[in-house]
Amino acid sequence: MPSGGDQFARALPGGPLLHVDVDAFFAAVEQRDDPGLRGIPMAAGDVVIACASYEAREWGVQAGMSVGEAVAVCPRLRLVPLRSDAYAAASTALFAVLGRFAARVEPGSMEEAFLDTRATPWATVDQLAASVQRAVAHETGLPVTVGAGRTKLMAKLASRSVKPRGLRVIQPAEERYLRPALLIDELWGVGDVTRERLRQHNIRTVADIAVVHPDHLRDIAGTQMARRLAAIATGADDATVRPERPRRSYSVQRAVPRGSGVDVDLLTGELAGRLHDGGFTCTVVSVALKYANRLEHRGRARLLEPTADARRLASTARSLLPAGGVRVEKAGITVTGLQRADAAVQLTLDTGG
DNA sequence: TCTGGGGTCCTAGGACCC
DNA sequence: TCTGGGGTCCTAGGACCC
Repeated sequence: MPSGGDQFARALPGGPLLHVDVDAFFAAVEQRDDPGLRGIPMAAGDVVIACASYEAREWGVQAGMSVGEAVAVCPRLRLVPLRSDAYAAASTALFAVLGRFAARVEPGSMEEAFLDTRATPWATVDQLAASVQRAVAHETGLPVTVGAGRTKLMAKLASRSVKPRGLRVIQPAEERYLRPALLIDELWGVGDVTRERLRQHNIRTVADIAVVHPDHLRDIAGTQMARRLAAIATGADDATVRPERPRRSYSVQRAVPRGSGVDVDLLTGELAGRLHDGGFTCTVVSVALKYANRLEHRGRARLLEPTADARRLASTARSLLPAGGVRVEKAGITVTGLQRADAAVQLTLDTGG
């Protein structure tokens, strides 16, 4: 039975959206699996910090920092190597729990999701959010923050504001005064480039967007972005939870050690493994090189037939590499045009009667 | 000061067709 | 033969996200 403070029951028959986000995901998995890592500043990463525990964040350790930099600001930092398989397993466990609380779950990444709770019996949104939080903690051992709101933006704003281990519901009444006051910087989906373009036209808040002519907004930010911004300004932004979309690509990217060349076999071997594990073949191979002088080289080739064969990928990738010269700092290979591996036989010509 | 790696979607322009 | 209009597909690169 809805309490007096919960307006969703009357305001929105469909119920609110939930945004569920694991706190410091990689670090949380490591701390869960090794009690010795709990309560101390630690981080998962190799050359750079991929994810820092909240204890380490208090010292100023952030994702993306080089390990040297991180140790400089936090000498007691414990560093552990990345364990991709463990994170993938934790992600699977997380989504198994979330699936029980929602008719539809839209993954944002391996550690976060939007939940459509329409068909979920609940008393109040707070109680539902708390149930999700408890279930994830009990069944996966991972700390999550849950935000709820009328749209994805509101749910995400809610969770972002109370991390870690937080729970916040933005009720429709609160949204009405909160929304126009939002700064452009706070908008999910608006990055540096768009923010700067808007700033040059003195647009700094959602309320500022609302008074700009649509044509002008389109000139500033482009068609799709303008549409999205206008929707945010009127409160008509995305409130639809879409189930998982099919994968479009796999990619690998590696720094190339000084004095060595691009290890094409290593990169394509990894891609072939992932294609195989995912049950995919691909039809397009792309190569991207970053040189020490900041220039880039890109190449792309379409395969005659879908493949997941490491040698075929390697020879294609090699044909896209330019002849030597400037030192390569980073090399990446991406495969796209994914098809289900078992669908390949369908390409056989139907010559029958 | 853009550290590193893995993704998605959008856009602009060219090729090609009617 | 030239001009105009419209549509689709593909590619390269940009913007954004975690």
